Amino acid sequence: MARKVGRRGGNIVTIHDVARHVGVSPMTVSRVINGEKNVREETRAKVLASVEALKYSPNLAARSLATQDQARIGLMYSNPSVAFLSELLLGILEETSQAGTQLLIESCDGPEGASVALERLKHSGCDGVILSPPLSDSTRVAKILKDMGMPFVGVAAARPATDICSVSIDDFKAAYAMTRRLIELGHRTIAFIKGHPNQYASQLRYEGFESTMERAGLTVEPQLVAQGYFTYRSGFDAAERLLNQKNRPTAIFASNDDMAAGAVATAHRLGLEVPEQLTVVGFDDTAMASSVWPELTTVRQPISDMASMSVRLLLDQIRAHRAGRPFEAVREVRDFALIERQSSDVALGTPEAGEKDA
Amino acid sequence: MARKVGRRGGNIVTIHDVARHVGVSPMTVSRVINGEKNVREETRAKVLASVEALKYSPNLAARSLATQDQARIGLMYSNPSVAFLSELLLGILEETSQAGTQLLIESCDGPEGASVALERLKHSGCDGVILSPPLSDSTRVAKILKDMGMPFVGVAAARPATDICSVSIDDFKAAYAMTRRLIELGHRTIAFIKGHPNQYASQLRYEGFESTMERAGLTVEPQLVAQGYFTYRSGFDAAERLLNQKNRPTAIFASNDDMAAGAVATAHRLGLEVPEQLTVVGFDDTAMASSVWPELTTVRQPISDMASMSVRLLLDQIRAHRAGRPFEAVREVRDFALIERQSSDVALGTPEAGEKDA
DNA sequence: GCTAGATGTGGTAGCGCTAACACATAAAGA
DNA sequence: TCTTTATGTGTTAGCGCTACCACATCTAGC
Repeated sequence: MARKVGRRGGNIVTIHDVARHVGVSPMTVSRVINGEKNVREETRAKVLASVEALKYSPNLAARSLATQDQARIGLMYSNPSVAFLSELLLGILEETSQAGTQLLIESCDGPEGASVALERLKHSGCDGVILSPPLSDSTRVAKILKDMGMPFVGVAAARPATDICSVSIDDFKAAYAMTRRLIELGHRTIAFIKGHPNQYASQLRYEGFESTMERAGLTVEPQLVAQGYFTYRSGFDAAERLLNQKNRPTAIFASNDDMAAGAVATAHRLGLEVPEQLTVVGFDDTAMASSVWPELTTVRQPISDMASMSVRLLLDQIRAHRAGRPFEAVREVRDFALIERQSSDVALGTPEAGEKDA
Repeated sequence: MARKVGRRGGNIVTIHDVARHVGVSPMTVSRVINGEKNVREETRAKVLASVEALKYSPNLAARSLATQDQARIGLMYSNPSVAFLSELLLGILEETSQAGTQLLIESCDGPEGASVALERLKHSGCDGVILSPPLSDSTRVAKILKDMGMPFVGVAAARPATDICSVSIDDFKAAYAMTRRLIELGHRTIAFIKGHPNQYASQLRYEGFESTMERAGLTVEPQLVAQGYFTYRSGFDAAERLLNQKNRPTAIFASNDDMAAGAVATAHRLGLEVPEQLTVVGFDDTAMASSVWPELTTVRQPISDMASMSVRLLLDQIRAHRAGRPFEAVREVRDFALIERQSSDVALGTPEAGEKDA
């Protein structure tokens, strides 16, 4: 009774305080806060005004307890691309902190680590899982989760199965757009560094590149396509092969930023200026892209946006799951963006190429 | 009543279930779970066994509600070093998810952005703040927080004020250790790239370097010390200056990994092999260190460890603050580690240097 | 007029947990 | 012996919120 004072920094305004202030019942305040209809417009306005005046902010713990829809969601990641993970986390947190959802993190490194991690998550009372790439493309992991009856959403999956929830960008279209931009800049001899062959994204990005080239009437010479593994080192090595041949490309399109950065390093080593003598572009827009010099032109995935979206999707799914309602898989596709920085320029010998994009 | 079934995926084991199963009161179970003493060892064991058997896991919302010590803590970051932020987040989350604490994130970019961000945090009912660098070294921000009466902890502050809570490593000692290692490897002409002059860490790292050199009887030539700004580009440029002079160094110690990576790039451009012809080492052990090639030898800060520690410290402080108890500032200093990767080697012309460290 | 519904509002109970007390029993001190 | 103190356990109440039902009103429709 007397201990009501001094909690939350003296900020212990409850729904009852608001109710008393307005002269309605707590229940009505609750309704307004939760945006239910069946409240007179006039009452709603008064309550809202009071909420503002008293700086009331709902107690999430109490709400979770009462609604019983508290959820714990797990994030499973395996590829420790820190930059990606970081942005993912930011997006997830933004959403979970609003929803009062608890977040559990599990990394699973080994090939069979997924089932262990999943077991651990389940044991911690986890209600749903977010899969970051490349897990989001794993049919094996998807199957385990399904068998467990655990709701899940895949983020940034390259080729999400139709029957699972996912949020992603269109890798094909993105590669298409980037390639087209390179052609616009006057490049004709464009080399490509593929990503890790185990990941669908690699394939899609390559297909996007190939298809654009063909559509533009340009041939994709086999010796201008190198296999990479998404690592800096592999980009470094691939670029060496690409640049040490007779018909040297004027541009290199790497399937991710790390490889692009590696390619830039190789170019410098060989005495080529970027972008003056060679254009190098990447994919993902991770921290790497803007920390090296010259900063990389790349394709930006709206990672944090995708992350919040996937949390929302997952929570919906969990609610449906609890209520015994069926939930139809949603495949959200977000927009990517071309980010032009300093590593790209018009092709050598092109007097004046269009600077505007279409 | 009937709706007790089917929640939390059928996993709605409460403290009462455990109590019934053991044959004690719920209160006793609660005591065991919270590790209170005054429980007979025998009872404790039985309860623990039941918890395990029933796979009970406490409902955090209920606990927060009952204890009234639910807390919202804010993380303020300004320098968007994504890799650092990411690891920080991981550490913070590990702790907050266990404590049922809610996390709010605020970035403050502008110079005066801090007060705006703080205002926003306060308005969201935030009970305490974690300051990541360089905010953790800002006396201005510290003052605002103090005036607000808001508990806070600084992470990775280089020179934490004695009257504020902080968790950090000893930048001086770390730079000392790294320099000593370079000397052990036979290097005598060692160049240093300083960090941003606005940050205390820069100064301490330099002092650590300088003092070790002097103690080893080596002189620190002014032309072998270059000013950097913690960016890749600044490391790139600084290295160019350092390497293009008569007494070329055999090793470069950069104050962070980004600058070290920039220095490696410059070396390659000048046709120098790393580490064969030049040793380059960094500081921080961010993702950059292990993604470039060769991978960087660097000093590792246990960021995620520091982060969890700071959350614990902050929560203690918040509790004290609420209870009206005074709280004496704690300055935690964690251990760093020297990580030797491929970018460092024995100095040129050193036939065989000791491989063991002391 | 009088039953059906809408529509707005209040009362009650309880989500799962733990302070705070009460009350045993055991050990230590006078 | 009778306190005093420690130790182990149970009882009660309530954290802040919302589900659920009850009860008013107010419309329609016959």
